[in-house]
Amino acid sequence: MDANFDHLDGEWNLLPDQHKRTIIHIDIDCFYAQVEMVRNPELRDKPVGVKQKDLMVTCNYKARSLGVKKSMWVRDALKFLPSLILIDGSDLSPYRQYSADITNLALSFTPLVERLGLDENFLDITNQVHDYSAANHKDLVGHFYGDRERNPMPSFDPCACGCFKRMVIGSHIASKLRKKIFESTGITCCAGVGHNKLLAKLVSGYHKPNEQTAIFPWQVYDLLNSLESVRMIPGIGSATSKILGDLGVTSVKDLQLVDINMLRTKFDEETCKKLKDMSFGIDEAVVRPNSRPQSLGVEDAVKRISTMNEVKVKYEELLERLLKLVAEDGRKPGTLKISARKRYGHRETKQLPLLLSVFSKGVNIINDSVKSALMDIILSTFHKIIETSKPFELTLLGIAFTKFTDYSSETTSISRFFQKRSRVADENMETALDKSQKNSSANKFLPAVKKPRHDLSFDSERCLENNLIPVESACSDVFLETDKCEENNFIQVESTFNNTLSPGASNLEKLNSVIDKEMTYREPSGSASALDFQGNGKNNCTYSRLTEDSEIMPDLPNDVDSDVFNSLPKVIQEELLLSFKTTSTRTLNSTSNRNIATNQKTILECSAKVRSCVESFENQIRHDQNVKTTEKLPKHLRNKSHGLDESQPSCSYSVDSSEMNNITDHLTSCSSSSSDKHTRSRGNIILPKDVDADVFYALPEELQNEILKESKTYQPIISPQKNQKSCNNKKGIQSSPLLKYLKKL
DNA sequence: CGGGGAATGT
DNA sequence: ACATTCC
Ligand SMILES: Nc1ccn([C@H]2C[C@H](O)[C@@H](COP(=O)(O)OP(=O)(O)OP(=O)(O)O)O2)c(=O)n1
Ligand SMILES: [Mn+2]
Repeated sequence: MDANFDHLDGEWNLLPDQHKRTIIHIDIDCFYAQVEMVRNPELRDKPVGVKQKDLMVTCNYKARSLGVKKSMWVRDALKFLPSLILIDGSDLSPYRQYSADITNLALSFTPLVERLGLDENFLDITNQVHDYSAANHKDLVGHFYGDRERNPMPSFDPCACGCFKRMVIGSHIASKLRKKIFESTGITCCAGVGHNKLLAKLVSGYHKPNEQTAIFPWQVYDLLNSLESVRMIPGIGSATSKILGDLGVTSVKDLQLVDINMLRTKFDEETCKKLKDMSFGIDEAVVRPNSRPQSLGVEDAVKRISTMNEVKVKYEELLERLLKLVAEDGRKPGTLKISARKRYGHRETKQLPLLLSVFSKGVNIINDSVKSALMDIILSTFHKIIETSKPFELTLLGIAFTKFTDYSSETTSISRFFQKRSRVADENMETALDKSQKNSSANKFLPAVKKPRHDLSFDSERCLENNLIPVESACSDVFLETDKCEENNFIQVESTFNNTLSPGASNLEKLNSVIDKEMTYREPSGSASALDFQGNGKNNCTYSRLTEDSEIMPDLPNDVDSDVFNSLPKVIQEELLLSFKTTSTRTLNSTSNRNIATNQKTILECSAKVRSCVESFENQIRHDQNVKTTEKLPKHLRNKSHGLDESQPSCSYSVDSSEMNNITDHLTSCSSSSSDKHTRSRGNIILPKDVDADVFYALPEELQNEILKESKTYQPIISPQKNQKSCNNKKGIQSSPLLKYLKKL
């Protein structure tokens, strides 16, 4: 293995990540402003800005064409353009809705979707492109980096590893995605296609708005060299760029050339490596599918609040908004965090555990007593962070729910406590409601502290994630039209997914289990019953009651004593049932056609662009060698050397010359767009947007509650980031948060 | 006249 | 609980 590695070492340095992946980055055009235009078409041809308090956070392209800039003060913007129409965007709810819709559309292409803020998504479509291994290179859709300078499209693949065609296919998929987003939501966006996240993101804004750009690997050197500030590299923020500036590093070129030992005086080893890599366009960070939000919060900056009555009114308003958000989300929050900012001071927060019984009826049925209980908690907590006996002056109030019950977690805290029932409630079980209402008898099972999950090695976990994703839900409307699906293999994969929108999810099984007990559920045809059920509201499923209403006796895990279980209050039983993990076996539908019919094609010509690529690689070699002198063995090299054992050589100087399949346009009229939300609230039940209201209200109440518990704003994929770090902070050197964005695994 | 919000690391 | 970073 070592010998094998040594043999490939040079080649590896030449092609650090082989540009084997295909990544799409999408970025919505002037997001908030465009949402407002979609909601009110009268604004379409007028200059529109969206403000939050006195700041205009963004404006549409009409306004920009007239000279208005993002992030202007409202006063300045209006002075500059009196006809500017300003809309208040302080409540992000509509933007969250469109954001979730768009992420869900991306998820219909691949489960590997990573959100960044509300208006950006990364998609790793490597698998999809791979299953589509033929392309006609003349068919690139949209722009490619360099076409501004009228660089010609190459007449053949200068790299010959196949990346050329992957980018072309990626441009088709990006186009398909953008079209789907537009037809479904009316929203336009830009897209970038590259072989890593950095490049995809860098080029996505190259042609704006409503355009897309791909970058070929041999243009990377030009692209990075064209960046005049290191701040243009995502992940290098103001703090990092200030430090770099002190070292005399301003441009990306500076960063390429700076002695890495200079960087080492300011950054830890990992960060140095990543910085250097980024400067050459190397970025091995994987697309991390998002879990559902780990926190939901609302806040409001105010001119001045100085009386308790004002505080109460403001928190009530915030709570009202937050409860709607949580209702749409469907999960029960485990903690409440309240925050306040004193004038001339910084933000202070206090976080406290929340008794689940606050939401005993679920998060979708909120009555006044629930609200007042929460208000009591909020205000009593507020008193602890603000000296209310003295005069006070506040400029911001906020509340947030966090630590949602995570049904997909291997063992939730409450279930763990139940299993170790020798070790029941103790002093740290005191909860918010206990303190607030002096009602300590009710619930002793709610954990005050949630222990971290067991340590999977991060590598293997990452590996697991990527094994879970193949094809399946991916690109259905793009690729299922091809005849590829007839040659699919079927692979059994043990899945820990717990995702209602994902076929085979255990929550779905649980739901189906309930249905099986009480209802007859008949799926009309085909496979994706989960998707149909809550997806488009177009399912023809039929439901019919059974004649008897026999009680449901759920299957309990083996380590749970059923007598003890039955002795528990019903509320607790329900909590426990939700917490028991069910592992399902999924059938993944994978086209494993990895045989690339290749015609050998030697590269004889070498354009100027290719030469610049070589120059770039030479610099990379230098910097890699520098790094290696003081490093044992970089993690990514170890991983790659392992990967090499079972995959093709990194660069095989061969090209697939078969013709590209046609990608036809069959856009199934798409799921509920964001427009029909206001019709889905009856009484005090707020229906999640992905649940068909008519079907929902035809169901028995218990089943309704099940659905409410399971529904989601957008599909959850993977558990949140874990703490895999680290004890080797030798010196007093910065381990910048940059690492979060540069992290490979 | 410095929004509103989420993730991550210490 | 706070500090940074991103949008
Ligand atoms: N500091 C920031 C940056 C952005 N946003 C919000 C407003 C934007 O509408 C949205 C997306 O940010 P972008 O940077 O992508 O800006 P736009 O989408 O508005 O414009 P563009 O067309 O340039 O992408 O996020 C924000 O609230 N605060
Ligand atoms: Mn945008």
